[in-house]
Amino acid sequence: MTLRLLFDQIRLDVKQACDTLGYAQVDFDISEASRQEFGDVSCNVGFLLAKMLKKKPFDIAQTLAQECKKNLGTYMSDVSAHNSGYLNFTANYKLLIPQVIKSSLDTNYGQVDLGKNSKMVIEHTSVNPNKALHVGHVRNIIIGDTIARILDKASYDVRVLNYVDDSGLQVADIIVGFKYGGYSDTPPEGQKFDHYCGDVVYVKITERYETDKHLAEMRSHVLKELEEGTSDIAKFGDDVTRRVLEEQLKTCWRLGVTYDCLNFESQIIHSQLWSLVFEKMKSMGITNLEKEGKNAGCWVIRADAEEDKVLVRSNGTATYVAKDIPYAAWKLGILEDPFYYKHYTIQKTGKVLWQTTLDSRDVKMHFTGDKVITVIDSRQSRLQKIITKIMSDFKSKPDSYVHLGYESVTLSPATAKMLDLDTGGKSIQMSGRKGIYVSADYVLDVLSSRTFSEAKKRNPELDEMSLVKISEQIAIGALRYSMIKQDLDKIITFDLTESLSLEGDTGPYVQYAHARALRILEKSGKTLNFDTNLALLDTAYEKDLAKIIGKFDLQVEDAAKNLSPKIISKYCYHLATSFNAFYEHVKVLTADSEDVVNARLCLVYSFKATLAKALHLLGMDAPERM
RNA sequence: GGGCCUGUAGCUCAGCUUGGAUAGAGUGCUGGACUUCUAAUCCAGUGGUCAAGGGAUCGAAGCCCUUCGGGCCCGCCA
Repeated sequence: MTLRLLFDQIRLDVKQACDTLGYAQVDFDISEASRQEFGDVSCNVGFLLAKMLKKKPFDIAQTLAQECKKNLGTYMSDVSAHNSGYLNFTANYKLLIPQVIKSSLDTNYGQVDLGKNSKMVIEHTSVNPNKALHVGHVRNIIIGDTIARILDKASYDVRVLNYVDDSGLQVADIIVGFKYGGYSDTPPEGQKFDHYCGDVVYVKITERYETDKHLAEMRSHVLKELEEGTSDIAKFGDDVTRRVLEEQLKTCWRLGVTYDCLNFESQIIHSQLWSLVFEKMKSMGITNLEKEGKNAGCWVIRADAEEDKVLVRSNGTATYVAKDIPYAAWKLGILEDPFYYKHYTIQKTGKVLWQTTLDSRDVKMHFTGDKVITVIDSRQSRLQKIITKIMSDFKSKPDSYVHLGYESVTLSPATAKMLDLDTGGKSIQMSGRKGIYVSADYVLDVLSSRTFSEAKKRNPELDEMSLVKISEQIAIGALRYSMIKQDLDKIITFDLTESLSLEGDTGPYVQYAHARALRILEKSGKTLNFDTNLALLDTAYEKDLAKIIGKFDLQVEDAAKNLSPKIISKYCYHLATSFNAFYEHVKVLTADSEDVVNARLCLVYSFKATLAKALHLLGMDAPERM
């Protein structure tokens, strides 16, 4: 029994009352009451019928209240009409709380059957393998990973992909640096290879193009070699790419993020997928050869209110959008899969990470989906819109390809200043090419050392290893939470100093509530008895906490339907807030009787278990101590 | 010029999809609570012309229109 069932019961009761009274069927809403004095659940049916019946909402609500009262469902104790016109229900907590607590003991608590085990592909991360991840990339990674976790909980069969653009211009840049720019391909002692490539080689070589024509020429030469994929340069490029990728993945794994398969662009190029897709598009009339005008000789795609987009240049080569189309089609399983697969590695969680190959000695696998979500920031919206349109033409189902966009992460003026940039009081877009960014590893390290000293202060008896573990859990929780709590279409202005504040609506606040709950359970040293006396939980704090615990599955469903990870972070925060209020006002271990102690311990356990599950959806650990 | 996003408390943001009760958090500031299950906490106070104007509605922060401010995108680059 969760609140969902309470809502369903009320919905049914109201409908029956309407039928009995001969009212028209209206699509009324059952929602949680906006404040405590209104009871627990509110219904707006009175407003909706008011016009039809030419009566005041209050009068209708009152008639309905009387009718509902005759046969009130088990989990309700009262129903009444409010002056405003709402029909308000009060829950029967003596029955509701024990049911909620028992439901929450289920290992799968919160699971909803939205996906019905259908295949869902999520692509995220997809950072060019020529640099280290920065906080902007982290937003992408955390959104993608959290969505994957939520959809898994909503009973989708989820596969996560990371696209590796190993033959693009950005990789060419660092190869030029190593081969013709005089940079060693071994980083200085103590520096990660991805940081070295991004901080030094990429930025410096970009600067040098301006004055060194020769280097600029070598760039297009290298790019061509990479695309052809047979020369020594291509081989060297492949080595470098994979070394950077490995370092990037270490950062992702540190964040608790795992993948199912790595897709290499070079292999998509060599797989002939493009020509198959191109033929299909021609035959379906999706693309046309332009005879005249500025795009003469190009294959273009027409967009509704926007300018035509060139897919294939007059020299026969494909543009950037065009390169994404075969991959999108592959993800949806529209074309026959040309790839073979082999192990890349086994990740910390035990999950195998696969990679595509073109070697027929490797195995066949399936990483395609009935539905595909691509996480890319909204600067790519225009291009993603084109791809979405083409995929819906291919699939003849409008929603099979979804671009999940989000606004970018910018740097605050103060943080920009730490990079020696004076932005005149404005925040600034990050840029790998210009060296304007704060790396993910750096943020995690700074956070970790900050949380380490804090944890040490609070737990002086703990050994170094435990403290390191705790501080890492909190650092990651803080970063992940900060990336998810805000709506996707709002810009995050990253400020390093602010990111170190761990109070209020933050990851550590939520994690702290878990640690507190666990300590109560530990200290009690008791075996919990869930079969008796749970109705003794009758303070407002206990009711509120139980009610929120009972909402978990509703929140999961909401988050999954709307692809909105923020809903789960809000839920965690509410759980934690309610628990902290309970913690401050209701004593557990020193309660009046053994029975009350037991009942409260059961509630604490229920809270702890539910919060841990919710935190897991956010990829956050639930620390035992803080 | 066109397209997408955005504007709510000093600051950072919920609420807008699906209109309804006194618009909520955090942070800041002021004050209070640790010999007590860990104060990364709690409690109280402070703080709002929901950008502006208009429209439809019994009723608008929310829906429609207009205007203004901010961001991003509009290459035969990737």
